[in-house]
Amino acid sequence: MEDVPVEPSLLYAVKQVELAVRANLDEVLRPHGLTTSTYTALTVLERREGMTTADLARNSFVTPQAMADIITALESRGLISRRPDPDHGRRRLIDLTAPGRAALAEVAPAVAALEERMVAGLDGPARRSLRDSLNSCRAALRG
Amino acid sequence: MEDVPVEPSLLYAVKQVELAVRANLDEVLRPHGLTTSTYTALTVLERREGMTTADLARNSFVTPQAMADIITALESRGLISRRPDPDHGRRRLIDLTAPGRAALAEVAPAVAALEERMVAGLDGPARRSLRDSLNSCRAALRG
DNA sequence: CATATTTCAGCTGAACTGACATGC
DNA sequence: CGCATGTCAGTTAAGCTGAAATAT
Repeated sequence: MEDVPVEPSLLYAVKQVELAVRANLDEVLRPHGLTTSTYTALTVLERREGMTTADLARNSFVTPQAMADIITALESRGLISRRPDPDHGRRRLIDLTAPGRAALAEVAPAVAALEERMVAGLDGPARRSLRDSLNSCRAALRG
Repeated sequence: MEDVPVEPSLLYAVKQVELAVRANLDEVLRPHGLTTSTYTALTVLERREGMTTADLARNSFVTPQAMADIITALESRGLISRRPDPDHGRRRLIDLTAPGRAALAEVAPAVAALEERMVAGLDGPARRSLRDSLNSCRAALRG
């Protein structure tokens, strides 16, 4: 079965790449006890500590309840910790723990290898352009 | 809460855009009784009739069983039909029905509007480059 | 009062693995 | 026999809605 011919929809192209990424990423992460969802949450927290569950939910375009499940799972495994917000009695701020950082470091090489495989056909400028365009798309869909 | 700063991972960028697309696309499709999965299957079939469930599964990086559920749902709603493969007693070839085409036509304007919103910040060359790069990424991950 | 965050509960779409029959 | 396809069954990960309590 040959490939399906070029599809005119960019929505479709994005979805197809993400499907391929997920299938491959799940395979990479499973041996380490992580899913794409939990891994993604950890990478966001790695770059920005002190977010709330609600913040993370908005960041990932899911409901607060869905993100709460992910956070609960990560907390029960000790990969993140939560502390009360000193300025807000209800908010609970989330931090990566040392084991959480260790888990990210553990999978980093395999994840980097997967990304390298994905963009193997693109040169430096094309990779930068792809990132810029994806960031533009994401920002445009946030409104 | 400001945006998270630029993330160095292209895997992450792809995933974030897809999350945003899915959240928006689900909203667009729900009133029409379609999900992102069923819609995607229909668009693939629109371009290529006579595929099998197994073909579609490979195309979408899922198991044949998962795709079978989607196809069963579409068949029970009359949006696709299946016929035996004259050259193979076991295969069942899938075609869009007239109602299936009508359903796609019905949602097309809203989907096109969503795509236009997504790439609003990109000019023509950037859009072509984005599509080429995404196709390259997808092909690279198929191995 | 209105809004935001968190949490509990139940539900569902959509994937998975395993097993098996059928056909090339 | 080996391999692909299709299907049935059971399970799971991961989202959703609804509702309620708490805090600004």
